[in-house]
Amino acid sequence: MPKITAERRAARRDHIVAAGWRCVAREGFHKTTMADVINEAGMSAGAVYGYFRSKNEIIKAISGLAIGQVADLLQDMGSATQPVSLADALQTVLTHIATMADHEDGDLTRVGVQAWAESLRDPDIHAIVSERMGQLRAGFEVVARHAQKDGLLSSDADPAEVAQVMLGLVPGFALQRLLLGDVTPQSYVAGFRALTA
Amino acid sequence: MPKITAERRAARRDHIVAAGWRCVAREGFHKTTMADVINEAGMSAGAVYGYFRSKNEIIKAISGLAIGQVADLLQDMGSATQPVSLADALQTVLTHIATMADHEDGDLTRVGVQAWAESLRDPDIHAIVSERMGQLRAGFEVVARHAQKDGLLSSDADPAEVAQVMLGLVPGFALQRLLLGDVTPQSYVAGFRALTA
Amino acid sequence: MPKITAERRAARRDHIVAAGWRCVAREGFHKTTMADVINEAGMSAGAVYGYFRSKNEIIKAISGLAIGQVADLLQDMGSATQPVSLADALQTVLTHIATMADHEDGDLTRVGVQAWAESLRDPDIHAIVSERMGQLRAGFEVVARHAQKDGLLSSDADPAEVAQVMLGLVPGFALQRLLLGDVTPQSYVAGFRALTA
Amino acid sequence: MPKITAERRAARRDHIVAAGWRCVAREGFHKTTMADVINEAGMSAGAVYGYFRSKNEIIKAISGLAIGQVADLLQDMGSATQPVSLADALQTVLTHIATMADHEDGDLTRVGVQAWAESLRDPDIHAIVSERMGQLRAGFEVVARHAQKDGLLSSDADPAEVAQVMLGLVPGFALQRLLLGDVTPQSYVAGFRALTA
DNA sequence: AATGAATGAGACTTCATTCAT
DNA sequence: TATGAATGAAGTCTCATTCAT
Repeated sequence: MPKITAERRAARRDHIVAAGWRCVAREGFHKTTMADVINEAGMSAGAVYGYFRSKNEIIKAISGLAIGQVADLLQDMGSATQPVSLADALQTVLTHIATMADHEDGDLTRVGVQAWAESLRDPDIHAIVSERMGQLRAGFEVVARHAQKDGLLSSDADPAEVAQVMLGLVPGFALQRLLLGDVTPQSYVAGFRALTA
Repeated sequence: MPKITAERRAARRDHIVAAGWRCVAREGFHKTTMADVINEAGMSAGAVYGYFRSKNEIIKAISGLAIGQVADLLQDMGSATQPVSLADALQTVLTHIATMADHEDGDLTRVGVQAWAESLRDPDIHAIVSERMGQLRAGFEVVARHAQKDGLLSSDADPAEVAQVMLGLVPGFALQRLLLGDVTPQSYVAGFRALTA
Repeated sequence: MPKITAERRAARRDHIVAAGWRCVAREGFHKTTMADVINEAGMSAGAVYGYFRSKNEIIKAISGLAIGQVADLLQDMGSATQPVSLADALQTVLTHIATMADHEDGDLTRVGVQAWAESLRDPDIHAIVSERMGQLRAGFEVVARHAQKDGLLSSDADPAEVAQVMLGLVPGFALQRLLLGDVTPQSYVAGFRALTA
Repeated sequence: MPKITAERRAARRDHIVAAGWRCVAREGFHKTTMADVINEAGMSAGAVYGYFRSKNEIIKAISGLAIGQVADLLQDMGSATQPVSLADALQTVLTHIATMADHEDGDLTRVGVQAWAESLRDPDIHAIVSERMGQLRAGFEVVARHAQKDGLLSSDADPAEVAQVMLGLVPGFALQRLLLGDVTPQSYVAGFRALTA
């Protein structure tokens, strides 16, 4: 039998991950059974296991997807020609999170919370999640440095520490949105601007 | 054995919850089996089930404990006679979290993350967690109002929005501490002060 | 501590049996737990176990009670001075069964059915139930003999075989009452008279 | 393994039911464990649960089988061209019961008694058992009507009441056979004929 | 490659019985 | 004798994974 093309294989994997993520958004990693994923993907057990060695592999793929979405947002924000304030960067990130939350296949931020929890148990997921978080924080640090250069941030500030706080604002936004339900990018950024005015 | 006193009964429940929480800090809610908890508590299965109707009841108790610790920290901060800055309030909360993390029975913040994840699935835990988060946010709002009165915060600021941001900083601190490991109350508060200077 | 009097002991046992039988009428032998019985009796576990060595002992006592009620009904019917027809004997038995069914502590006929089922498993209960059934059948046989003497039954009839049939009518009455609900002593005896007319 | 055919699936279910019924004939519904059934069926736990959702589903299937055997016996007896007496109908039923009792896989009448007991607790089983009993009684009623037409039964008789009695004879036969052991279709029908002579 | 029935370890929970007080 | 908390074996059911077809 002819080997499947690499693209087709990748597409199949994505299909499975998407199915899994819909399940996880609903039920969490642990209440989601392989049968659920298999069902949601419309495939057979054997087929799914042809693309992923185990449930944990799927969890890892889903986790990477959920956390990775935000990571490269600020990648090239540092190289912008015009000044970018930290508030603007925050707004960009929160808006993107709001988009993820409204995804037609289910709220990706719910999956993100699952990934946090799972990362405390599974070293592989820990590696994925912490790498992504590190990337995002690095992005904020670059923005902070530029802002400092542009006079938008005190020259005394340690950009690394500022980046900790900026990154720190993100999970709190996602959580409040999910659990309290009354937070929007607008209200949150407004609060931030008021604080940093 | 005649009837057990209410205190003894409560102590026994606490004992079980503590045992469970040690397990959960290590393995998460779902990888923790009742056998683990029973073992850790040094009791028999039947005995444990005499105090909790199900594993889920224990999970709920653990969740309440983990999240509840921080909730009433800011309760009476509003009634302080001398001005309290938002940075001070934040420092108080973060310091407390650092204490929770160093608990001899295991890092309670790890359990908190589990509770977030679980609250997305279980309405009871959702109720517990969101109530506690709401309390903490209310505390920040009171502090913000006072700070505004004391001239420490712009009079244009909406205290509710500011409280969203203040509360929002907390999960991000706990997560970075757990996943990246390089964040301390000092560095975080320094970053916050630099931003709001 | 002074030993309890034999009467008091018997009364306590009866109390427990009555409690158990209420449970069994509701839930059957196996879904009835010792906790149920203990609760219903308003006693402590230890106390109940002071009167019965095991759950099975209680089941046996309840079974004997349920089946025994009917057994001695026909005892002295044979020695009656005036002729007794088989239909009359049947009516007597069925009426008594209807009384048992209306017992304020629960339908004893339900317990009887449980006892039949249990007697197929437990030799002790088998002994109790079959002895009682034998007694009742013996009663019918005596009545049959007398009826034969009185010309109410063909002289060709074998009283033992007739007694089999007469006894055979009884469980069918109880079952139809319980499961179909539309049988009364009156309708049943009417059918019997119509058949034997 | 590709998809199993519907027949094969049904055969597998029957296999499990037969295994279960052998266990139940020995031990009753409640002392029969799933492990017993699984063992007796020579399958794995998961396999059995692929065919039945729960132990109770198996109990229901077994109950239906045990009671159903007799139900349709009298179905077409009414449409017979030559007169059928009630005694003949009874004999047919009892003979069939004797056959069930001698089944190589265990005495089905024992299972029937279990089903009676269980029907008092479980509405589903109640529905199954009462429906089957109703069918059998309806069969007797048809026979009674024909017998009346043929002059074999008094024209005053109410066929419905007569059917109650005829059906009522059946459980009593099965029980006496099981518990006293000295009843045969011959002796029982002889007694019946003597009574109705 | 795909199928999906089968596997079986292991999870949660119950409950008859005991025994220290 | 009475109490009732504790015991722990045993029961039901799930589910990640495999493998014959």
